[in-house]
Amino acid sequence: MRLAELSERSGVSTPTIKYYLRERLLPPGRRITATQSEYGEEHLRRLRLVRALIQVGRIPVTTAREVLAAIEDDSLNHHHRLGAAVEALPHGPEADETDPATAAARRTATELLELLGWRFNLEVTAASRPFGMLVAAIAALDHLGYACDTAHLLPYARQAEQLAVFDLDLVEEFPTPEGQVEAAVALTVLYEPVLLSLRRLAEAEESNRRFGTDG
Amino acid sequence: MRLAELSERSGVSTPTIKYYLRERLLPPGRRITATQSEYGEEHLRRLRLVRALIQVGRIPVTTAREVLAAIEDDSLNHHHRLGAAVEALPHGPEADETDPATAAARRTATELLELLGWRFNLEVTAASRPFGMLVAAIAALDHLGYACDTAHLLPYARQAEQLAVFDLDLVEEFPTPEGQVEAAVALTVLYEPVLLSLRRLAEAEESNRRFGTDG
DNA sequence: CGCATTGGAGAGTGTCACTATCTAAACATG
DNA sequence: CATGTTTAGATAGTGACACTCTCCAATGCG
Repeated sequence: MRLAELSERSGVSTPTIKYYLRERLLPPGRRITATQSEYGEEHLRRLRLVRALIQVGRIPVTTAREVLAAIEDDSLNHHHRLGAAVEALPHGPEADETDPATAAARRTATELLELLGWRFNLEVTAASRPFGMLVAAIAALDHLGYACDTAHLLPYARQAEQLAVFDLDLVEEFPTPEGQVEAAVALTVLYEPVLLSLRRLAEAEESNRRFGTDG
Repeated sequence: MRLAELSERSGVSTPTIKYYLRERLLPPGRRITATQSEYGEEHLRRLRLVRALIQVGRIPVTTAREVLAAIEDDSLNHHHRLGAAVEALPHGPEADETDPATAAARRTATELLELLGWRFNLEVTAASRPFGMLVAAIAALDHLGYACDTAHLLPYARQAEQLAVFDLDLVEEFPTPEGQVEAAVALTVLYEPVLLSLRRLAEAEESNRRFGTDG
């Protein structure tokens, strides 16, 4: 298929596809002549993944390129490819290391991991970007005067453990390693809005249950 | 306190505070003279909330203004103020209504709400922005070929129910209605990065448990 | 033959969260 | 009272980002 058909079947405009090609989010097609290339189903699939990551997952273009590169990195195994891809995802602003609240938050987060027994590699985890994201969020809550200690966090973390089991069960349904890694990234990113919207809906439901009938 | 002190105690630069004043994210101070105003502790508190919403919660400035207005809207009660504030939060791109996948996603989401028994007001819920966010995310997963039916979603939704109970328990610890509404918004927004980072950490842990030792 | 499409590249657009610069008034210090 | 700093208020500029536009020459297609 050529550019116009790729555009039509994906719903992405041709200038945008050209932009993605330029940014190397999409591999170049097979060159037919000096002015034409042939694209296959794998281009369509990749394009849809790129779109979903950028539009639904809100991932910056340069970051998406790194995530996709990690998915395809043949020098890494299964588990490490997924780790590299997740590490490349956006994680919000870095924690302010000069702030004492950050140091306290880091202690709280470390204590939480110990309580959970997530210690497959505590040094690696504590240097990871999701851990930094957690530290920054705890510090922000602390700044606002909302207590956020391990007692508050533990139930959330237990829920997260359950979610991870669901996620990995889904991933293991895919037969090939490539399919599993791609699925892991796609499901990590695309289930985030699912989870957040369900939480907001559940909060509305619970709020109505508790406060709803009083006016 | 005056501008310089507000800046120092909040860690926000004076030009940025002026910008927030201009954008009405922060109420004006009490005018002392033609060129000076006095700010109180409530300004400091509000400023920290604004910062947390924008920097940690990644909420656009104009959206933050609407959220804050909803918190303070005296014409609404407790529950509806929270609803209005959550409704004002960003929810990602709208679902493409011309896409048949969107219609299918909407059916799936509606069926899910029925299964859950979240039917305090199904028409209202189905028109809400979190519901639209859920529909868009399901449609995106469908586009990528990842099955996302009620069987897959139900465990996530059950987890979300649990989370909402924790959240509302936390909210009810605050004594005043104003404090509760502000806490509900702050906790809704600021626990999102907590939840997402914990999920990513839990996935890394679970991935290691399943695939980690094979190389 | 003539019109549309393509690959490629550079420049332009719109949004967003600041950030810089200015002015006149007023405070702070010696 | 002189001098330097701070302030409110307003306008304009910045840098990042995700496109989007425009152009060109070569090619495909009817």
